Amino acid sequence: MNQIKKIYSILYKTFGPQGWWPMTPKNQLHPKHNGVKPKNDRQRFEIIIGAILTQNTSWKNVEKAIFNLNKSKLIEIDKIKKINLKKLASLIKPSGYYNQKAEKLKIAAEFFSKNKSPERQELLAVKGIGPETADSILLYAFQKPFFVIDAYTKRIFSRIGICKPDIKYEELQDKFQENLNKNIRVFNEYHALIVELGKQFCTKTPKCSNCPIKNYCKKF
DNA sequence: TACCAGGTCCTCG
DNA sequence: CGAGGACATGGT
Repeated sequence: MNQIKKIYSILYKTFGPQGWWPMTPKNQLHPKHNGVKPKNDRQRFEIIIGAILTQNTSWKNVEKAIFNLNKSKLIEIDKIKKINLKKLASLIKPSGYYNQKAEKLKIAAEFFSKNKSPERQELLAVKGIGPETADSILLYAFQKPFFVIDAYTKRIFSRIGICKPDIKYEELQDKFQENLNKNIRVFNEYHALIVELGKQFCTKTPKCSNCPIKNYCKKF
């Protein structure tokens, strides 16, 4: 087993299934990590909204914003297209960067009302959707095999010794995609597990003593 | 109090 | 291209 697969198996045994992408169950207002797959435009759009709102922001803050949107029954492409920009900004305030993000949600709503199954390249051309957001949308909303790279992924795998800290997004993504089977469930779970390891152990100043993958880290 | 969090865009050299 | 700054709230 290659190192990337081995680390996946350890993380999975350590943390278990993460239930991504968190979504709001029917007739509720708060998103939950229940591992439900999106099955309609409404649910895909909630994931798209979450992927934009969580840019450089903790998920806890995004949950508050999504709660506000749910309360106002706004998680629909047409509603986001029509709502007043300032009103939208005030509702998503807890997620931070709310002026920029309100604009991004508007642009995304316009885009997804015309593109029901977008290519990666098309997503990247949308203002407000960079590589991580594009891949999150492709993987979690559309169930396509794109591995999501984020700040934790670079931090963890450069510390381990698998890449340099300044490796390019697509280069690290290729490394994962080459070393894993093209399995949506694994791509889904692995990224979520990386986030969990990053939060609990591989923090800015790492807590190495009890790290579940310390034996695979170059530091040891 | 300062720093950090599931990034991206814009500007400038 | 790549570096540097702006964007902003809530938790520790």
